[in-house]
Amino acid sequence: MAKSFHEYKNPSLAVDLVIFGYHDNTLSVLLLNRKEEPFKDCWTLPGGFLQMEETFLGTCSRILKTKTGMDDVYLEQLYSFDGLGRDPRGRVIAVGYYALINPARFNIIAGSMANDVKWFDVHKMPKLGFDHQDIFQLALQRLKSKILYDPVGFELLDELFTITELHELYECILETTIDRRNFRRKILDAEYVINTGTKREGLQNRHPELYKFNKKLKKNSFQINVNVS
Amino acid sequence: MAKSFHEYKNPSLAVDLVIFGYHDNTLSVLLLNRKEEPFKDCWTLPGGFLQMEETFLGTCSRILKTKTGMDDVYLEQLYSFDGLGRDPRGRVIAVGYYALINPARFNIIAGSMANDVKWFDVHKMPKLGFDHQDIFQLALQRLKSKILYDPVGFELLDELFTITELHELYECILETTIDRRNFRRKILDAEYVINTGTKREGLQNRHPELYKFNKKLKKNSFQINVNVS
DNA sequence: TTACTTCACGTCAAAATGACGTAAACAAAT
DNA sequence: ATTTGTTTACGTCATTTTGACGTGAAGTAA
Repeated sequence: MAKSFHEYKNPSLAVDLVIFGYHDNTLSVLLLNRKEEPFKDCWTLPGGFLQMEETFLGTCSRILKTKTGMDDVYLEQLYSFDGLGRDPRGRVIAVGYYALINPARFNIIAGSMANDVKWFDVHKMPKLGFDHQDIFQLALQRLKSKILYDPVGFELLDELFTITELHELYECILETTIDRRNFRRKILDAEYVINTGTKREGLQNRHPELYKFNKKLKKNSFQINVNVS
Repeated sequence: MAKSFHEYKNPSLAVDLVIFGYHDNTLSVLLLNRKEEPFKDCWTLPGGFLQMEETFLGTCSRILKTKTGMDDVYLEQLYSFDGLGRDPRGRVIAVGYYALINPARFNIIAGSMANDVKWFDVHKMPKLGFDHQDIFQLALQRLKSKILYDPVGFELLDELFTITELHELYECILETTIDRRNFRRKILDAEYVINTGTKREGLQNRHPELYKFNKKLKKNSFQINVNVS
């Protein structure tokens, strides 16, 4: 190993997670109430320091498992944050990741950390510690642009879903109205989804057909348009 | 400061640059021939370690200035690389940035590092040290998708340029043919460029009009379409 | 003048989009 | 059994955008 290579002082390296969940027509983010300084009793994004022999995704999994009890979720690197004053303890670089999960798959509230971990509507966020407000904002913006051309929305829904449910998800995330009939046409023409032949039973009105995500979909084969007027 | 916060061993943090330049209808990347181990005599992306009080962009500027003599260039964060074996000296995280420059603004070749620094056609790249092949590939892919909806192409051209020059740039980067008349229509309809009223003189044939980038352009107001058949 | 090339602007059929209409399917109330 | 109210599924159609080309004007060199 080269001389004095590791004798330089290095910044610490943290991974911070923006965990999105969708439920009841609401897009939420999972926050953690810190028990230690700095930002004791403040809400923050779940995060942790990178271990020497760990990949980013390894750190993500460890954080998800230990702090929220979740595993096997969609993860994507967001951005790396280098603000000099972002952590009062010293120089800490944060690599931001965002996760998309279906809250129905997990049972966050019932854990031992009942009061420490909580879902927050993205429109009703508390003040966040560190620079986590910036990280959250960027993640939300990324999600909004991403669902327009990439089928990440499915990560937030059940495996089987109706077109209406998918439509509501898009309207919720994009915070706009999208014509229901044109949306259906786009989704179906692009072969974005596959009709399973089954229907969702037990609803008030006409039983809608259940679809699943078309995993053989070729990349960049579709584009949702939104009036940004 | 909290107890033992900086006593953990931290990975080193490097910044690696993919510097794109466009000249003579060729997209090139600036590479550095390493003088030290590891990867001595190998071509690599210019890079350097993040100093404790430095931002990523600060490191980028320092690398650009000391290793290539350039300053004031377009820079954008690409991705962070965490491969466990990416540096034989130990654990090094790399934050990748890419730069878009107009080589005409600088004089790389004539520096003291004449043999150390060289432009390579993106199609004629040598074998690269570290995981720099991956970083380069991702940067190229990012550039290709970015110019379709964001006017970054202008960073590679002179301040004044003709529609034909812009058209050739797009064809070069996207490695495809784009109908010249439809391209012109798209660019003009989107008010992507402003006609300066002047013409480029001294050419063989009809003197084309010179345009400049419309800096008041609203984001996401245009989309170049390419046949990916 | 002629020849040749590039530039600037048009044309037009086909495809995509945006804005709606409406009948069928279902549960609950009458 | 019929009606009512709602959601789902599938259309229609005018307008806009796209893709594929045509062509005259501007310029240089022969």
